Amino acid sequence: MSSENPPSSLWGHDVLEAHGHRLTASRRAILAALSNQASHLNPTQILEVARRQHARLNLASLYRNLTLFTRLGLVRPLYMGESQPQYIRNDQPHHHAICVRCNIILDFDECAASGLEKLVAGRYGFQSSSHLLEIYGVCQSCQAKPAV
Amino acid sequence: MSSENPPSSLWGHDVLEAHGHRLTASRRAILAALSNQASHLNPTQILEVARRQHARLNLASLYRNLTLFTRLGLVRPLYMGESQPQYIRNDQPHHHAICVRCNIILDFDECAASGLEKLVAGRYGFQSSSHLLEIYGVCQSCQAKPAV
DNA sequence: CTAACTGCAAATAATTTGCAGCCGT
DNA sequence: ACGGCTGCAAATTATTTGCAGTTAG
Repeated sequence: MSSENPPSSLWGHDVLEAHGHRLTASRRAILAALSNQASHLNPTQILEVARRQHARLNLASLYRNLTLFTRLGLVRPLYMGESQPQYIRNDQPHHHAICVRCNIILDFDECAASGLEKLVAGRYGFQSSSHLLEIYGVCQSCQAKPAV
Repeated sequence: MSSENPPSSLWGHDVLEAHGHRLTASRRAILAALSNQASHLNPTQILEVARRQHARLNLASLYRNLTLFTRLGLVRPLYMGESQPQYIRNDQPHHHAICVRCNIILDFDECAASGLEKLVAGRYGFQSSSHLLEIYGVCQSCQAKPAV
């Protein structure tokens, strides 16, 4: 038939709808800015990116929505030693190796924590939804530089 | 012999000395406040605790020293969704399960990441010094409460 | 002695809040 | 329509900086 609805596959829209939240231009723009799996952006950077799509976006609304999205489990703040947290998608576990000198972040996919999720479930009755693993150290190129 | 020096075993003092930093009353008090393995304190709370030992301690000095201690690898900031980061000792890997509803933190010792540390070393030449594993979910008592 | 540190006060940065109007549903 | 959301401006909270006096080594 001709009335087929194209699946609105934009990330997060379904979750907002399912919880009765409105799909506003601000929210679309923020979600779009965060939708890239690889992006690690702080609020100021998110504002900048999202404004390319919705120029009137305001920092106050951004903060309100980051809080909402975090509560809904769409995103998660990461503290990487900078002044502001960086927000990332909360789709799947994240595994980083972070260089303590230059702050470069290496992502990798291997996961070692699913066993531990079962362990805390069994021992503490803790119902885990995702996890974050950060390995701290010095990256290859910083090892070559003289120490600070 | 009578001239034996008692080992000044206070946590962090040796590291400061080794790097040529002075052992001031402020630094002693801050280190003491953070020395407990289990403590998760934000700057405001650290100030409060450290002032019990050194009443004149100032927030500005606290921030300056938290930055120093982080650079020296003594402590590490943790972002747990509260407004300020919490500082913890950076002695050994940390493994938490964090309840996204009540923010309670369960610590546990089992470590699953040492294999991954070897992996990033081999693949990226990354020299890791420690790691952080956070499991997010809902703790047992919050599961019993009605959802927000 | 003498730089490294400190406390204080003032500046800047980050986040939150109050409110009147706008816009998704 | 009407109530959730918004942008703006102002308030609050967090962090940094300048500077003159203090103190560890």
